Formats: sequence, C-alpha cells, structure tokens
Amino acid sequence: MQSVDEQLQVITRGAAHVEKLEELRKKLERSVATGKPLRIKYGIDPTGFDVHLGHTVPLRKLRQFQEMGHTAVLIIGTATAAVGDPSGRDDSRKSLTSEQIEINAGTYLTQIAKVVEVTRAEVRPNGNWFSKFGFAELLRLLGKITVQRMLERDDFSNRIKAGTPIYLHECLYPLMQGWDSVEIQADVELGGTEQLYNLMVGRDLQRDAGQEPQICLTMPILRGTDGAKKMGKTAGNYIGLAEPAKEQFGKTMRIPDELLREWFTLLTDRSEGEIASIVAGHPNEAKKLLATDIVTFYHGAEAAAATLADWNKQFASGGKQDPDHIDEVNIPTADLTDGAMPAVDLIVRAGLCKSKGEARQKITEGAFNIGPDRTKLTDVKATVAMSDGLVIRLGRKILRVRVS
RNA sequence: GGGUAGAUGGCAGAGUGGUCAAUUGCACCAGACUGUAAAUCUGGCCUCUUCGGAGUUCGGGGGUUCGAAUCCCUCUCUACCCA
Repeated sequence: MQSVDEQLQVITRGAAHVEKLEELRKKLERSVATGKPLRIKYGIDPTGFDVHLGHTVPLRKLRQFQEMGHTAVLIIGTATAAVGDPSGRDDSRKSLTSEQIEINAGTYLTQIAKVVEVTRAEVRPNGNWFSKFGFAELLRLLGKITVQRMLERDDFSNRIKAGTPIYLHECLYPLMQGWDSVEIQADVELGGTEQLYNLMVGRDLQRDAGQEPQICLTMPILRGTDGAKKMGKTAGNYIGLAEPAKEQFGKTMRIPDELLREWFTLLTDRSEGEIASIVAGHPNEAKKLLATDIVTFYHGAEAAAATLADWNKQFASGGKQDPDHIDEVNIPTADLTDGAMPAVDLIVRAGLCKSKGEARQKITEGAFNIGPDRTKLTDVKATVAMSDGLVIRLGRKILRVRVS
C-alpha cells in the first residue's frame, strides 16, 4: 500500500473540495497502519441508458481508490431513482417505473465496468434496504432534518424564486442518499460539486448512528461538448461510453479549445505539468491527443490509432481523402430504377437527412457529393447511378453504399 | 376550499377572427472561411411537391363562422395569490 502522502496526492488531483481533509488523512493513516481498506461510496441512479464522460469524473476517482487497494462500493439507486435527485435541477425529475429502473440498472453496470473494476467492487442496489423501510423508520429519518435546512440549499431556493414546483418527495432524496452511507458504513463518498449538500447529510446521519462521518470528496462538473452546459442527456452535449470510437473521437475534436485543460484533467491520468505543456501547444494537436486518450480508454490503443489515422486522412489539411473505415448503408436492388435512384431519395434512405425537403435544400447548397472524385450534385432532380461500394457524402457525414 | 393567470414549432417567447406554416432569439443542419475549434457572413430548419402549390399544425375533444392559434363550451394539466 502506498504511503498516506502519496495517496493524498492521487486523491486530491482534480478534486474540487474535500470535507474534511484532516479527517481523510486520519482515515488513511489508520488504513495504512492496519492494512484495512477504506470503503469508498459512489451512487448512481439508473435514470437513463447512457453513461457518459461526465459520470466518469467521479468514477475515475473511484477507480484510483481501487488501484490504491481500497474498496469501491457502488450504490445503484434503484430506490432513489424513483424519487429523483433535485441537485442542480431547476425542475423536478420525472419519476421512473420500476421496470425502467430495472433495465437501466443492468445497462449501467456494464458501462460502468469500463471505468471501474466492477467485479472487485461491492454493488449495492439501495432498494435492498429501502424496500424494507418501515413508516416508523421513515419518520425517524425525516426528523433528522429541518425544512429550513432543506430549503436553504441553492437548488430549492432558486426554484422557489423562479416559481417552479418543489414536491415533498424530492426533499426525501438527500436523506435517502445519506442513509445509504449509514447502511454501507462509508468512509468516503464521491460526487459532483452539486452533490455536496447530499453528501453532507450522510455525515450527519452517520454521526447520529454512531458511525465515524464519511469524507465528502467532490469533483468538478464536467462541461459538455458545447463548452457551456454541464454534460448531460437533456442538453445533448455528451459523449457516451458505449459510443463507437469514431463518434467519441469526432465529438472530442469539436469541443471548444477552452475546454482542453478541464477535459485533460478530469478525463485522463496525465500529470498537471504534462497537461500544461500540451495545452500550451497547438490546440488542434492537443485535441487529437485528448481524443486519442479517450478512445484508447474505452476502445483500446489499436482502435484509437486507427481512428486517429482515419481522422488525419479525412481532414488533414491538403488533400481530402476518405477514411479507411466508413459506415455502410444497404440499398436493395429492388429499390433501384435502371440501376439508379433519385439523389433526394438516396440521401433520406441513407439517413443523411430527415426529409426530402431538407435533402433538396442540402443539394442546392452544394453539400452533397459522391464517388472518388467528389462529384458535386447541385440539381435537385439528379439521379445517382448506383454501384456497390459507392461513397456518398453530405457535409462531414460520409457513407458507403452497398447494393444488394 | 376560494380566486387569478396560463398551456403556441427542440427551448424561450410574439401573435388575440382572414394579409399566419405562424415575428424574433437560442439551439440545430448546410455553404464560405478555418484547425470539421471559436468568431463572422450566407442559406435552411412540419411533411409532400411536376417548385405553381398541396396537405397536416398552435394542450385534448366539441361548437360558432364563408373563414379560428385567435370567439364559445368542455376536459386535462400548470403556476401564482388567499385559506
């Protein structure tokens, strides 16, 4: 096991806040002395299907704890998902049915496994204890916190000001999350900065239950590909762990330059000094490196190299070439007339445009071209002579047609 | 329980009987420029179209009218105020 100072250095890298650092040091000292690992809690609510890079910020931290020999405790919020976390929200969450939650929980775990060693972690659905929770226990839990304290948090006071509703059950959420900490006897809980309130409730409840309060370790919120909003499903600015290498790479290349440092810090293990020198260089090169790092992590070094090669081939200044790996679309011969097809139909069939009208517009704009010499079609009524393997392009999208 | 104000395209938000497929902003897509970044400019952004138009839209349902997003009835939902 590494020394306390070494561990502290790893733990605090990239972290936003540690509550409290001194207590953490004590816990680590004891752990090193006794050889007993700390219990590191991280909770995730299965509210959707995609785990994205934003989630990986605390997850990566959890992995680092694992690498140092501590125990990761993953709380799957099967019970809390039904309530919905009000943190950082300006409206209430839609509650999910238990079937949805069940399905989501499964897909979440397989995705999380890309970051954390799930097989070595304790996985605890919090429905396990909340389903047995009695009304008397609930009342006792509710008695631990005042309405004033609940309402003073920013999320709620903003919503009160804005006039958006706050439902009573949402107030239950922090208590439930805090109770999870008691159930699993957490030493440290990880979360985004917006989680601080919820994490602190855990401390209170643990103290109340006669346990040593957990350390609250918050990580900065990762901004999404737009560089403005928090990465999330609703904002549509996220990169999913399950996305293909090409998508992850391309999306990373399109992030604003200002995001580079933040992303390097929170999404890679590179040292601060290394990051500083990378960011000082040309942003385009820095982004390629970042994109390669990310793709390597989720798809392996080989895939990353291939994706980078494709990228360079397609976009490197000078000759524009087609990448080696192009997605394919199948067109049955039966749909062709004399071996040809109207360009407009082809574009829609290939999924490059949503409607024929849009396809016409794009053709007029000169966005559509085909074949090895990039013949630009500008006539809305043009037909395309179809041959197997024909490459069609619309803007930055590129597809190979398979005729069968 | 009583009262008031609302529900318009992905979001915000105009429109209050015909000139409304619905101003505008954001987001989004494409073109030019570039580093497929940003910024900027241009075009587009319900569907179909023989490019003349045509068809379905303004919470749901029903009605008035030659004609409704706009008026009436009703249902559903939401916020605010009073209790």
